[in-house]
Parts: sequence; C-alpha cells; structure tokens
Amino acid sequence: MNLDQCINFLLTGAQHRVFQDLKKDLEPFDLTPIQYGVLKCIWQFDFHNPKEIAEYLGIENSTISGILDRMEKKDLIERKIDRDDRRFVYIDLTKTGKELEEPVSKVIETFNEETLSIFTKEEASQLRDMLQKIMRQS
Amino acid sequence: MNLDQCINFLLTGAQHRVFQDLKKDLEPFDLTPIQYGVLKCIWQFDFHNPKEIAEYLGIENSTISGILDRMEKKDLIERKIDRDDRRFVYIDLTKTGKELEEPVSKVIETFNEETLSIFTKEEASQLRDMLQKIMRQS
DNA sequence: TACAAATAGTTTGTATGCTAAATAATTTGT
DNA sequence: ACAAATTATTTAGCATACAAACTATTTGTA
Repeated sequence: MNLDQCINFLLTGAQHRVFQDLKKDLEPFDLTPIQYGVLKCIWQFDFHNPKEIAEYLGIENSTISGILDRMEKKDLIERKIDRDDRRFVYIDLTKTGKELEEPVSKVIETFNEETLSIFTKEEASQLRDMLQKIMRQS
Repeated sequence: MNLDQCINFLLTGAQHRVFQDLKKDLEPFDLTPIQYGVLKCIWQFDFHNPKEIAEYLGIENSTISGILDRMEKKDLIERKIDRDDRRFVYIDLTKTGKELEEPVSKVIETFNEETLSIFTKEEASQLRDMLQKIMRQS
C-alpha cells in the first residue's frame, strides 16, 4: 500500500495543515488551538471542570493540567474549588476569557469557510460526517 | 459555530483516534507512526536525505533531525555524509530497517482495512480524495 | 579569486501530548 | 468509623513540532 493511500498519513497531513493555519489565525489573540478548544467548551457547553473538558476534547487529565496552567498564567481562566464537592476544580473565565468570545468566534467562522471553500456544501457536510464517524469508532 | 462543526476539531479528533490505534499496532516493532513514515519514504520512494523526507511528510527540518536521532539510536538507519555535496546527509537503512518492511507492511494493510471498515469502498475513496485536497491546499 | 548569498542540517527553547506512578484531598459506601 | 472510590495534580520520561539561531558547505557573482 502506497503511503498516500494510508488513512493515518492522510489524516495526519490534513490535520497538520489545518492546525497550522488555525494556529496562525489565533496568534493575534495569544491563543493556541487547544486553548481555544478549552475556552469553547466553556462558552458553548458551560463546562467548568477539567475532566469534563478533557473528555470532550479527547485528551488525558494529566495533559489538561498543563494546558490549564498556561491559561491561568495568561489570565484567561481562574481555578477555584467547587463548593459542593471539594475534589472538583471549578474553572471560571476571567474578564479576558469572556471578552475573547466574540472576536475569536468570528475568526473561527472565517477560518472554517476558507478551509472548506474547496468543497461544495454537500461535500463539506459528508466530510464532517465521516470524520465524526471515525472519532466515535468503538 | 458549534465545536463539533469546526473542521480543526473534527480533523484533530479523527487524527488523534486513528493515530493512537496505529501507535498500538506498531508497538511490537518499537516503531512510532512518524518513524514508520520515514521508513516508508525510503522503502517506497528510495528517498535518502532528510529534507526530501521532511517535505513529503509535511514536517520541518528541525523536527526530522530529532526523529532521525531516535531512529539512529534504535539502529534503524545510519547517517552518512553525501560525497558529492557535503552539506547533504545520506540516510541508509540498516539490516533491521530493511527487514521490517514485510511484517510492518502487513500490519499497515490490516490497520487501514479495519479503520475504514465503517465506510463503503466509494466513501473511503471520497474521504481520501478530500483529505488529499486539504493537504495540498495552497 | 574573494566574498556574499543560498542551502542543508543541527541545536535550542517553548509548547503540546502520551503513559505511568505517586500523591493529596475529599466523598461515598458499607 | 473507616476502607474504597473519585478528582485532580505532580513528576518523570519520551516523542513530536515549531521558530529562530547557528554551523558547515557550496554556489553565484563582482
């Protein structure tokens, strides 16, 4: 099997390409793609604890700890203790973290449009469905 | 735009999923997916210098240096100096590096079949085309 | 020919991400 | 009351990835 037929090679290449583009688009906000993912989990789902966010993003607990460290240093979030169950960390947005929602959402919108502009609406929709199917593969 | 509609989120998630599976499949050979990619570039294309391989794999020169270091330590490759132009490194397979081709190719074949078994042949082909299109986007 | 520019590759510093193991704090279940 | 489970962090080691700075070498040009 040729390398350009290997699904891991293709997914890794496409992901890498798109990731680097998004990284550049988010640079003006001093945000990395994964840090955007964390913020978006709070903006969209109102998630407030590390485990919930890590699960949704598909990364490990030990990985999210470091990401949250860097986000706390940049004053995007604050870590508090959950009043109801003191084992839980409660992640709160700072003013900065809240204010980024509007401008960053616009950038994400444009980034998606541009990235998928090489496809028809139907193709783009098929692609999303297939990627979701792979993600959820048992 | 919802997170699960964002092309970076979807590609990252699907790539991560597939990458972890391949990583496990390659563990018996003490190979990582990217190290397989380097070997495959030599097996399939007879590439012999770092820049050529890095370009095909879509990674930076500075990244491939470290990967080649680890592959050299594991006795998969040797780095020599190109006699014609001493700026070039000439990468040679060791006996081990050559002998891996057959068994590893079989594992890759099976891995691809399993990963894409959730799709019809046509869907799989469409997916590959779309991912290639994204990779090559200018 | 001398020297600037280009090229190939490496090194350094920062970020991300994994696994595994150890730790701490807290809550749950018996 | 106390063992077990849960949440989160920390540590250590490894691999990947980038940009920027650097070394060595070759090429192009004045």
